[in-house]
Amino acid sequence: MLFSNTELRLNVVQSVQRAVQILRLLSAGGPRLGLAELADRVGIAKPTVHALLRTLEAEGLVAQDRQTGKYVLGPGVLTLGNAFLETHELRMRSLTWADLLAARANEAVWVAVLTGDHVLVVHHAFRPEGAVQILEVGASIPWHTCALGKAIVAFLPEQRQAELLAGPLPPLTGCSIADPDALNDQLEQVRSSGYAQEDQESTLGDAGIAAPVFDRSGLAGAIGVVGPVERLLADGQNQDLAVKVREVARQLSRELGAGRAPLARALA
Amino acid sequence: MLFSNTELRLNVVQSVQRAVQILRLLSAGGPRLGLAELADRVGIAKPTVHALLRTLEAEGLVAQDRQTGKYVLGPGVLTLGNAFLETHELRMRSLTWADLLAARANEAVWVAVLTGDHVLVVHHAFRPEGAVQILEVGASIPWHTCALGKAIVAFLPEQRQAELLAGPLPPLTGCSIADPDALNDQLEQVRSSGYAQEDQESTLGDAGIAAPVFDRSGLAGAIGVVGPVERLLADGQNQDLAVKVREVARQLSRELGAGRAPLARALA
DNA sequence: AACAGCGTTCGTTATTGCTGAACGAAATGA
DNA sequence: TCATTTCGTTCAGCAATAACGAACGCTGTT
Repeated sequence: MLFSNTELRLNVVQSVQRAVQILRLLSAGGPRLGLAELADRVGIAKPTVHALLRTLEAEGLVAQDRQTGKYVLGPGVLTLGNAFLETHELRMRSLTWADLLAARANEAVWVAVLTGDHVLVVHHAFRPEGAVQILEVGASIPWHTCALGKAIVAFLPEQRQAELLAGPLPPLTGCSIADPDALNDQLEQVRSSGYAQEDQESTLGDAGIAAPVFDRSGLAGAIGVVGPVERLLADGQNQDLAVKVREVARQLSRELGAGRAPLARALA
Repeated sequence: MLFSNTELRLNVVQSVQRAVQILRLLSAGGPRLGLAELADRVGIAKPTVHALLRTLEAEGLVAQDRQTGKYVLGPGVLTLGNAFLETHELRMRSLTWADLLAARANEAVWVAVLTGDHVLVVHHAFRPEGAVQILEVGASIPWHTCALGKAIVAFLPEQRQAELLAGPLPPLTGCSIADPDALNDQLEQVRSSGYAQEDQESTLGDAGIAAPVFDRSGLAGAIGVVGPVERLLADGQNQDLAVKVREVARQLSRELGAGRAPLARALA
């Protein structure tokens, strides 16, 4: 076969692309995947997949169950993920600010970046007087169902925004907003107020308030509080939290080397 | 050039191997790395590295600073790392047992697996009445400086043990044990007592007590408590904790499908 | 203003990775 | 119990693919 897919071909390395594709399939996981099923799903020959898996296994990114022969992600990917966190500038600089905000607001604080059409949580500061809380670092949430996502997308280039608004907007709860126009209105409001809000759009009972963070090259991510609706969106409390979030986001941005008034510049 | 390196060649995919090598370099991180330096360090031509980086970037595993052109790990690796945790059977099954042990012992609990000569923490249950604690999931510790590592290595095949004892044993603190013979004695003691102990060998002030965990195919990892020396290694408390740790490890092993007396079988 | 360093692009070469066919082992069905 | 299918794995040949040297435009420095 010459050109199975007629997309224009970028100068990328095919085998690496395929290797990553395999890692993605394994990360979807479900039940453990066998070689034959993997080969079938990626649509390439069995021996090819085998060679790729052997390579990934030798590097520790994939592990094989010696009993069943099935393949799973290996410990190496966790090491890489951790290294990502430790080299992530936004995350490292946000640590102290997140703690500060968590103390001031007495709520859990999340820091996130945009990857594709999802928001990735890169830091989670626990609520000071909270009970058992599970760590959400690494969690991935559709941008349109959380305050962090809206805070970021609102300051993206217009073209990017249009793409994201045109993309699929699957609802997660009954409160999720799936209408592009309604979302666009919210983004407009985020730009004028400087913060975004979420009301149980990703998890019933939980709300969020977030503001964008900038660095020297522009938009970097977002920071915000997450917690029960009753606490976050009560009248008065609402505005008070928004001010605190926006304030910390601005200071964090300055530490990251953002110019003055990056917010206005991003809109230019 | 024909054979730059005379090692025997396995049937692995070269470009994938190189791509992972690049990811590893980026994870070492330090200051952000440029293309030229990367090419120099891996010893391959600049355009080759460039193509690999472009591919990894398109997949989100690498990101490029648009200002400086330097390369960093991308968010994709965090997503993979998280997927690893969520598909890791030992981890998933250990969640409830770890909580139970944390409650019984009133100490933080770690679950770990062996990767190369390091121990990788795959789960961390906080100490119930603890104050601010940082999450150690993803942390990597030399096997010979922690109870978890000794608990695992003690039940490895003899050949593997010999290799690890022969390898470099860098001391992390003044209490670290760098002598192979002394370590071998400790391993022998672990095998007879069923648990391993650490006294400030990785961090001054911290101690650990751990026991091995088995699944249907043999050794799977280890579980144990970590905390201040004064609390863990006080006379009496010491023995009491060891019993609790061993007990939970045994029950977790059974849930993972280990046969009866896997401990004895591992020694056969 | 000249330089040195960077990240990037291009086109050629043969090295490298891909594939179909075949193998033994294990799981499945009769 | 044996026949049958399905699995993971190995092999060797072909050609597509990835690697490279040379050259480009750019930025920051000397």
